[in-house]
Amino acid sequence: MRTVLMVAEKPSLAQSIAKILSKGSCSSRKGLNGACSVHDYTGSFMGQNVRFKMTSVCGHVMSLDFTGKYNNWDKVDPAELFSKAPTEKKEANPKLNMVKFLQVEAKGCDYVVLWLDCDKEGENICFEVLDAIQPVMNKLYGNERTVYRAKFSSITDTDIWNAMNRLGEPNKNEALSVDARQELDLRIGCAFTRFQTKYFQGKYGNLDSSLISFGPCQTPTLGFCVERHDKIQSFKPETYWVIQAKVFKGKESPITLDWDRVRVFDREIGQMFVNMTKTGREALVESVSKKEKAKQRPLALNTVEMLRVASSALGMGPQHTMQIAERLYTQGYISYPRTETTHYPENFDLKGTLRQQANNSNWAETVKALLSEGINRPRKGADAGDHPPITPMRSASESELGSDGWRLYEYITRHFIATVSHDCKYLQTTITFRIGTEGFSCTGKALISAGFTEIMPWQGIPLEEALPACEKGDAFTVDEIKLLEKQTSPPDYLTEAELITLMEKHGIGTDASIPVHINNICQRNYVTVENGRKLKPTNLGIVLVHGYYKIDVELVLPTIRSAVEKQLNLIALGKANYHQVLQHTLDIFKRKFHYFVDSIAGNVLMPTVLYAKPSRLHCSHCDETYSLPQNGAIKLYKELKCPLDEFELVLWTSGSRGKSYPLCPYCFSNPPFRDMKKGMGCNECTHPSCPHSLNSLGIGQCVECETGVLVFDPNSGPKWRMACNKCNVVVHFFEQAYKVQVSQDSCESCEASLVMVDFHKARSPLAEGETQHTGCVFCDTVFQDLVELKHATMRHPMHRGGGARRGRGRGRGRRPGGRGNPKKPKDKMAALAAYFV
DNA sequence: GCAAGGTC
Repeated sequence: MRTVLMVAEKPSLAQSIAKILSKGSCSSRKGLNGACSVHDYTGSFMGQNVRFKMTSVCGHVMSLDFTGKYNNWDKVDPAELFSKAPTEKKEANPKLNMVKFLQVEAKGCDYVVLWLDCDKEGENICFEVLDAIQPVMNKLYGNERTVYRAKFSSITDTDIWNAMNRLGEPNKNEALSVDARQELDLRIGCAFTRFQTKYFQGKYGNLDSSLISFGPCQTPTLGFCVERHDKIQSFKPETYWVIQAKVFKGKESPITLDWDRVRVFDREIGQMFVNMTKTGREALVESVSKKEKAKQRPLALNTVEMLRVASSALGMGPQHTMQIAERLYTQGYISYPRTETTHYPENFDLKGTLRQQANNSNWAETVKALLSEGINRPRKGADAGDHPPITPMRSASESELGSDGWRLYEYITRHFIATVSHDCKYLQTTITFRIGTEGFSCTGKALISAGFTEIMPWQGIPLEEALPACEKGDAFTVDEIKLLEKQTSPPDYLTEAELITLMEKHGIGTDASIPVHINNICQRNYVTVENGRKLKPTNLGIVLVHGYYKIDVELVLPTIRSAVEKQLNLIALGKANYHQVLQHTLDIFKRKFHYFVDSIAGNVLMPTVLYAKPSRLHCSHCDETYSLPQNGAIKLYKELKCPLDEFELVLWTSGSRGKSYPLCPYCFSNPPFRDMKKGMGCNECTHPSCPHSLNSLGIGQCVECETGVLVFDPNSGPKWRMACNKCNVVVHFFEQAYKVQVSQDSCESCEASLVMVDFHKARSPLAEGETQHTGCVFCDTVFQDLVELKHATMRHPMHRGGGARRGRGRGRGRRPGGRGNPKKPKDKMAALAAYFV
């Protein structure tokens, strides 16, 4: 009797398929590696009676790596990894002894049927299996075919039998496209990773990570997190105005209406609409509409959706979730947890699965009601042809599963029950009003039937106060019309759930590898997981991505993967040659690599990597260390640069309410002008035109110390202040002002720079509704009450001796050149001369 | 020590 070897991708599938094909009559034994089983039975194959041996591998048999010496980081230039370095296939998991196991089982077999997953990876594993077993299989005489491929789209009796009756052959082109993907990922990933790691290690002592990895999936994953960080950093809040209208009828309590125009970005326009609204004495009901609406029951659960909910609702990370799911699966509580499918197979036993939960006290009532009243047909989802959706396989209790195990099981079960429940139905009532010339509306929702939200209460329609009964033409009393000032707010850091959605959308990773990539960027210290599982990039992560932005943005864009996959698909379809595509893509990345290497040395990204304490910077370009002011926080200053040396400015801050000033790390150690000393920031810099310099932001002599100048802090709003650049004096002024600027002009009395202030119209403390004023913070009577000079000892010439200001009207002014470091040098030519020294 | 993809 001839023997047919059959191989599936994983042990669980070998068992399911053997059970179907043997009609439950197979005998099973463990293989020599302990992980795989072999299921034996007899049956008919190509018209003959044969012995079947159904077994499996565990994913890929082989994995690609460089040959021996090319794994030595110290002896190989990473550039060689693009072409020169040879690769070889090694056993993916030596412990499993997969090749040996397959050969033992294949010895003496006449035919092989490949039951690997029906995707490109599965096609590739087909050839890995064939490479292992063909040398030991029986050789048949003549041209009889010995290799067959089963193509199935779900693990159901019909589908498996159909596949068995229509055997095809493995697709070499699809397998080759995976070979190409493996080689590209290996060569590109390792070359960049080795180069980056060695480069940073050589320049920095204590980086947060000893491995600075790069990969076509992990790097765009990090890119998403940094992109959001940049959006938050560059966000400028915008003020807008909305009309808040409250109306009531009879003795009922007032309801708040939504304005049809939603919001406007100009206060005057807003006020105009308020006035137009106020021309109406009453709110007239223009229409009342009632609509029955439904919130759809969920689709059957797949892996990515499970990971999203586990992260956002259960606070469990994807890696952890998959470990728990794996355990629940091997213990028989849930079905196979890695699937893209959201559609139940036609013969799926929905009722049987539901019945198992009928005595579970957590949801017994809902389940019993569904069983007696009849379940609802699940929504039509997508069948990816891999595994059925994730469902519970038997009832369980919290005590047997452990905390996280139970929480995940509970969610999976509730989700399953929800998919066979009815939609949630509610009545939506919308009333539209007209007050004066403006339109308003309000909407209320009333529950008709909870449907699936009974078992998923967190999805329920929020309870709202019922709207008053009314009809077209009714008049409501206007309780209040108000113009509210609001501000647009910045987005928050990316949540893990949002990141998963982005990765899925851009095809970064697969259901099985998404958790790995997210875990990678955490473990490499590129991001940290904050409260609410939000991903906040670290300084290292930000610097890396900004570096890619500056050198070659394609290295971090999500399109880097899809562009390559487009090429690979051509191989799979037989439209492009494997070697040509591989060579072409490697050439492109080799060029990118050399450009990256050439650019990185001169790139400003380097001096922004900070050492831990004591704070200092290290520049890789000139291999120099730069000191920084201590006892405060240092961060990048909006990526602004010093006009003298192109160094990126950093901002020193002493605390949340304290002093802050920008500084150039180079000038701090190498004073640019004769009248400057080491250790000075931009607030002491005499550059004639730089917008951050003492010249541009200095206002007047310090009110306490002899030599200091009060310098405006443009980052201090809305609690605006100026701080002395020598001593600790901080002067608060113009609180809540919208804009404060230092003018080019000086006070005629004291020579202090004039200050221009803009207030919001609603908040302006100026007389007669004025919103703008320019004047001297020391002498101007309009500003008198808006500047908190009172706590400081009055050393300013205008204040010395108390009555000076009121006594003489015009001050004595500053003694020319009298006090150490003068404020703004009057003679711009002198300043320019200093610039060129 | 490196990638991404399978799976245990």
